Amino acid sequence: MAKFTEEVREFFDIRRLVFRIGELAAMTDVSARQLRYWEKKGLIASEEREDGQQARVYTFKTFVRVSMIKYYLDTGYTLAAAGKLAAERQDRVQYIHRFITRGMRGMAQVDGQMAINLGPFDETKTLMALIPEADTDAVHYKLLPNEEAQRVTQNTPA
DNA sequence: ATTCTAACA
DNA sequence: TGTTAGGA
Repeated sequence: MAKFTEEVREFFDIRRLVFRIGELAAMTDVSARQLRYWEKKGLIASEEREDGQQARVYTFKTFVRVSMIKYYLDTGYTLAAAGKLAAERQDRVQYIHRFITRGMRGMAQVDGQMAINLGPFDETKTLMALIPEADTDAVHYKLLPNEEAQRVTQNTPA
């Protein structure tokens, strides 16, 4: 089961989700010409292909970046301003994402309820956040002995 | 079939 | 920025 879980996580690893220039262009309504130009301007990045072929590869993160630049462009900003705004916004999002993932030690099952292992509370106890059945209900917290917390926690983020 | 760079009726 | 040539 652990192996299967690992395989699933690997399969859905966002880093495996990459696009070529034609795909990204269609997805974002930004021309391939623009994408190459934006890259030359340093607004976006692309990877080299491993197989040595001369073709760009874009990550999901770059897809998001392109989408944001496109949005600011359509809103009326110049390309340079749109690029700057997109970069700043993505930096903030990344910071928040890191802040959150740092606190997540994995998913767990507590009292038959889905829960998030939030890590050590003190020397002997671990803080668990119990996810409510309905999203109108409040999140509840519970302290578990470290051993029990470890036992009910099913996986840990990469 | 798709992408590359460089250049412009 | 679009489009095209000519090659990979």
